Amino acid sequence: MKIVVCDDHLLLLEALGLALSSKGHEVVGLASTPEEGVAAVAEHHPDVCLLDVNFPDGTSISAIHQIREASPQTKVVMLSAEADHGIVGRSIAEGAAGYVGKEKPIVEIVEMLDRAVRGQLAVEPSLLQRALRPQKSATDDPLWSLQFLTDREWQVMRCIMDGQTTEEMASTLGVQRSTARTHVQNLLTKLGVHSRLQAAALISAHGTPETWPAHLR
Amino acid sequence: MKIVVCDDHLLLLEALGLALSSKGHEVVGLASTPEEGVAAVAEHHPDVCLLDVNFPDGTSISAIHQIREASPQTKVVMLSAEADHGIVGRSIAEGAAGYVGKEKPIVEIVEMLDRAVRGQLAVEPSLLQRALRPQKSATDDPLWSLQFLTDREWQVMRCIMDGQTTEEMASTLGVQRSTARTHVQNLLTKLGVHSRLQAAALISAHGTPETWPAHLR
DNA sequence: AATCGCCTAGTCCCGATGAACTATTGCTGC
DNA sequence: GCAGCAATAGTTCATCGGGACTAGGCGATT
Repeated sequence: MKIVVCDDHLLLLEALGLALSSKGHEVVGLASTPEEGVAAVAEHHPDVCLLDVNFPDGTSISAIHQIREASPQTKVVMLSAEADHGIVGRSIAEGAAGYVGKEKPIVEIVEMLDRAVRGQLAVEPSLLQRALRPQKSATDDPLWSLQFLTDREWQVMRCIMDGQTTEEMASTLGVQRSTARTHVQNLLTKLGVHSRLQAAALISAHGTPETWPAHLR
Repeated sequence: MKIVVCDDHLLLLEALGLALSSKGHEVVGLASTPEEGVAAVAEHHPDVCLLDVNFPDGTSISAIHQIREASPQTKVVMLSAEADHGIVGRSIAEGAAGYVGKEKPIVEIVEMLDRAVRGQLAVEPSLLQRALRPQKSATDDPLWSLQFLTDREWQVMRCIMDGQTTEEMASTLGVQRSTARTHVQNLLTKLGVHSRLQAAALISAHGTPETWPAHLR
């Protein structure tokens, strides 16, 4: 697995490089700025890029886009300190394939990278659960989920998990096919999956009763 | 909902007719033999036909085929006494859309008929669970499930519930796409559903840990 | 030995689905 | 009023998925 790591903490950067190498992976680039990171990805086209979310002024987010443009097959996995976990939802929405905390052991990080390259959403269940749960209370950090799924999208999710087709869904929701299609599309994008089935699998694997908005349960 | 009922117990037949009528459904035919039942279906093209499984010499099974041929949109729901529950799997495999026991209250039977016309598999969870569980022990009645799903099909089911596409499935199973397609096809037919998603919904709704063959859990 | 069931593999057809867009409406908060 | 967002609706295109088939090889049961 070819990997580029991009983080401004040089100590962590080098340590991660060594650790990943020792696990049998090929670390083809170590970058300390988003620019270097994007350049390294463009040059080496790695399988996955570990990218710090902590770069200032949203440069991490724009780096996601640049990386995906420069090397579409490269999966971007966000790397974050605990204090920054708030943007897990945002990261995925912007095109990241995964999100891991710096406090996690190397083995778990490698596992998440594996998931990412297999095309699966690579988010620790604990974070995913929280990200999936809509934040209704004003005291909750809205960045946590950005209302990860809207009410309508949760309803669409229900239809999907009932095995309904687009048409059935449209009639149960009382909208046009095209609208139902759009909702499904947005849903898939937000969950970072590529089929309704994967979306259903994701929710049934990580979902708890509390995952669902109370008024839709 | 237009209904034809076919059962050789005249008392039950008429009682069912009255009961269904009182529930607001249109009973367009009451038949006491498979022949009459098929004829009634051919004439009225009902939404659903309640058919006794207890007719001799497999005439119930052949009646399923005749009904589906004469009126493809008509759903066949098998009606059985407790002693005959053994062929629930067979019934579905032969094209029935559902299976209800005569001991059930009218409301449940109506609910199952509703499920059937909505295109869902109409089998009581308790029976379904037993039908889904492969019978490994020789003391179990083999007719119960007819090895409802084969080992390979359970593996395919796993892949489906993991959200894999046909191609991914083929590679994890080490076979050609076409083979994986065939397994999926057989699986859908056996479960009486029309999409992978519905199959996944079915198993996750009715499946228990014991539903899965021990060596594949 | 013959049959049956399972696994394997393939074909054709068509509708459903997912990707990638644009665009309008209406609500909400600034 | 204006910006942002959700919901609505639409288009085009390529691919996937499901239905309906056929068929060979292989092991087990009869």
